[in-house]
Amino acid sequence: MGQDLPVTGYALLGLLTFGDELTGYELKQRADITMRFYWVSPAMSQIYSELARLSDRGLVAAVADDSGTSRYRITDEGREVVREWMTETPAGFPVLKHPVALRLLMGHLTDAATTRAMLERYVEELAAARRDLAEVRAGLVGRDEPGQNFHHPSLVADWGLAYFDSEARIARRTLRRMSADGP
Amino acid sequence: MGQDLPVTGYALLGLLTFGDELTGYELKQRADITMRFYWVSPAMSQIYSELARLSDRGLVAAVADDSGTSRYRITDEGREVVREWMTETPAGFPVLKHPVALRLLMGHLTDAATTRAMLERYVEELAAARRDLAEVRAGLVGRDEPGQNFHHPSLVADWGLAYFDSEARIARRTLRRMSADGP
DNA sequence: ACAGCCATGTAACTCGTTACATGATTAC
DNA sequence: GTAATCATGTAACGAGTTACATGGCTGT
Repeated sequence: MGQDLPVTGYALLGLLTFGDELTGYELKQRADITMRFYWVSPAMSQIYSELARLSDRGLVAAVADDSGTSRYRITDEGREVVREWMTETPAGFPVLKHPVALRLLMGHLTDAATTRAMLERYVEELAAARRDLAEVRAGLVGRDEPGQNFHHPSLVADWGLAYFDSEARIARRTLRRMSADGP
Repeated sequence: MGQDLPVTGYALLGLLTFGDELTGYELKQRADITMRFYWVSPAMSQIYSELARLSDRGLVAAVADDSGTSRYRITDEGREVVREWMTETPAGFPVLKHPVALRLLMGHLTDAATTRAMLERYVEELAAARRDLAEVRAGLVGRDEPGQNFHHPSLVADWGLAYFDSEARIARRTLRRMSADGP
């Protein structure tokens, strides 16, 4: 039953549990607007190869629509496999690849202006990411109440917004601590 | 000059700029106590193969100590390559792989108790990670002032502590929002 | 007609992991 | 003496990326 899949495989299955039958292309778009904030946005090629694996194992079924395009739908077994994964295996601790923190660690190798510029740029990028996510969140309004289809996605989106706010606060605080020192 | 390296390569070079000559083994230990919080802890085998590449390119030099063990020291060229990387290339936005958020997204596939247990466990793991990092941070006290060797590492450690605190706050808030609903 | 999006895939490659193997030194 | 730690590597493999290739359909 519960053969292991790469987490990205479960993630794709998860995206297919919100009611729609999606093409590989559409799946990529969904991943780009939501999953990328707290997981990754897989490359197109990976989506297709992962879909092939899921299909091999009977976890998704491809149905050709009128125009001949393959639309993927999660099967009962697929639903069961995701459920089992969620209940039987621990989630694991987040992995963060934070190039800003990594470079800050080596701040002694450059001048303070370079580090400050990096942090300021990060604050701007955070603001842009926050705007994108806020837009996604706004699109869920009206379908985000407990019991509704997008309740959990809205919890996740709010998590992401709070995370971005926190990062911006921390980056600004670090900037203040740096300018307390010399140039 | 500035051939590209995997970021982990630059990270290892960075760890070698704090004054010591380190063995591969020691490098792994340093990575485990600090880098793992905001980058990754590379496997031993990767550290050795990465050191081989850095050595090939003349960015580190191996010197055999009295017992015959290889200790690695960053070269002037290595120092220059890191500096160039930091000043000439953008840091890039952090990549987060957050299995807790990913599973929360699919909360509709399990019962609320499972999701709550996951969040509670995450809060505990955050507390443990925070304790570990606080210990590291405490070890820097006295060498963490501006201009001192571990000023930047201490800024990064404080960043990490604030991040863990923020995550714990967000997870607890999510738990409250969930228990506002039914069981 | 041409640009841009929709749609799907293959091939080559890199990063990074786990498993395996080996042996020296240190602590109890 | 024997367990743990120090130390270094090889081999097999998997996930995921970029580059490349193809072709239909849609709007202007």
